[in-house]
Amino acid sequence: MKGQPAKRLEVLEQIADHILNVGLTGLSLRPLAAAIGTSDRMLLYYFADKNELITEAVVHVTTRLMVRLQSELLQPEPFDALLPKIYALFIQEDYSPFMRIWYELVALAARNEEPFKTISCQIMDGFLEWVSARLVMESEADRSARSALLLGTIEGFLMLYYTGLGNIPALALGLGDSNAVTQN
Amino acid sequence: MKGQPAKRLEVLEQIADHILNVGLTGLSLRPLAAAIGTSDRMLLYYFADKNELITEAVVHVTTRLMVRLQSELLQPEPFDALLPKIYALFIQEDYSPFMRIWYELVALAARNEEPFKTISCQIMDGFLEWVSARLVMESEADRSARSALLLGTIEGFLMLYYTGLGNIPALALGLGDSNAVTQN
DNA sequence: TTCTTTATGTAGCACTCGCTACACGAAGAA
DNA sequence: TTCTTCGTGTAGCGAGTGCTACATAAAGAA
Repeated sequence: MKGQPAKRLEVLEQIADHILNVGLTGLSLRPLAAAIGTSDRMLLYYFADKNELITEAVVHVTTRLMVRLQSELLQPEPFDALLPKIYALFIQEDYSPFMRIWYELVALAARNEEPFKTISCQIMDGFLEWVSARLVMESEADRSARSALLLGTIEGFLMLYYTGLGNIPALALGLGDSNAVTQN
Repeated sequence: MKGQPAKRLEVLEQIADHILNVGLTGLSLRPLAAAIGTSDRMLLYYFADKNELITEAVVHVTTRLMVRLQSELLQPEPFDALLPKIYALFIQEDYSPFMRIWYELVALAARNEEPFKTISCQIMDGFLEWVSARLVMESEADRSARSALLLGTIEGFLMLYYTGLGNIPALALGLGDSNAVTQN
C-alpha cells in the first residue's frame, strides 16, 4: 500500500531471509510474521495481499543472487575449464538456499504459473548472459551456442547434485578422466 | 489399512492420474476425493494418512514412467545422435505431466525432504541406467562418464525448456550448427 | 489547536485442512 | 441364525488459512 517507506524495504529484506530458509511452498503469513518479529496484520499493511508479498520477495531474492554473482571472482576461461569451476561455485554451501528456491521456481514455471514463469525466464536469461561473459572463445561465431551448451550442462549437473547424486556430475566432470566433459 | 484389495489399487491408479494433472504441492484430500468420485473418508480408509497416500501415489507414477520408458522405441546410438533424440522425446506433450511432477520432486529433494529425496535418487539412477543402455560407445571404458555427461546435459536442457526457454537448448543442439552439441 | 495521515493492536469471519468418532447396512463365518 | 468383518455415509473437531473491521495512539500539516 505504501510508496516505498524504508520500513517496508526492511521488512522485505527480512521476508527474503526467511524465504531463503524455509522456501516458498508452504509459506503462510502468521509464522512468517512471527519469525521476523511482526504481525500478519502488518504484512498486509505493507503488501496488498500474499501474492504481492511473495512476488516481491522472490524478485528481491533474485536480485540478491544476481548482484552476488556479478561480484564473484571468476576470470574468463575456455569451456572445459569454466564448466567445473562454475559447477563448483554453485555447490558451495552458501549458494544452496538460492538453489533450493530456484528449484521451487522451476517447478512452478513448469506448471506455467505466473508470475513465477516470467521470473524464472529472466533468471535463466541472466545466467546465460553471466556465463557467456565468462566464456573464452576461439571464434566469436560460436559464442551463443557454446554458452547455451555450457548453461544447460551446468544446470543439469547441479540438478543431479541437488537431488543427491553428486557422484554423477563428478564422474562426468572426470576425476581422472578429464576428457569426459566434452568430446575430443 | 488394507492388505491390497483390488479397489485400493484402482483408487491408487485414479490418484496417480489426478496428481499427474494437478501436481502434488497443493494436494488436499477433499478435492482429490471429489475428483475421483469418492470421499476423503474413504481415502483415509485405504491409506493410513495423507503422507502414505502421497508416497504411494508418487511411487506409482514413477513406476508408470519407467515402464513407459522401457517400451520406448529408441535404438542405441552414439552420444551426438542420442542427445537430441532423448531431448525430443521428453519435450513431447504427453511427457509433460511427468516432467512437471519430476520438478516438484527435485525441489523437495533439494530440501532433503523424505521420502522424496530417496525417490528422486532412484528415479535419477533409473534414468542413468536407461540412458546408458542406449548409448553406443567406441570404448566401453568411458561408458559411465559419458552416460553421466549425457544424462546431465539432457536434464539441463529439459530444465531450460520447461522453464520456458526452449530456444536455448535448440541453440545449443544446433539448428544450423550441428557441431554445437559437443566439441569437435 | 484541530485535522489528517501513518502505524499498529485486537478480534474475528468465513473457510479449508487432516483426521476421527459413530453409526449402519451388507456380506460372509460360526 | 448369530456374530464379526468390511465398506461407507454423516458429522464434526481443533487447528490453521488469508484477510478485514474497528479502534487508537503518535506524528505531522493546517
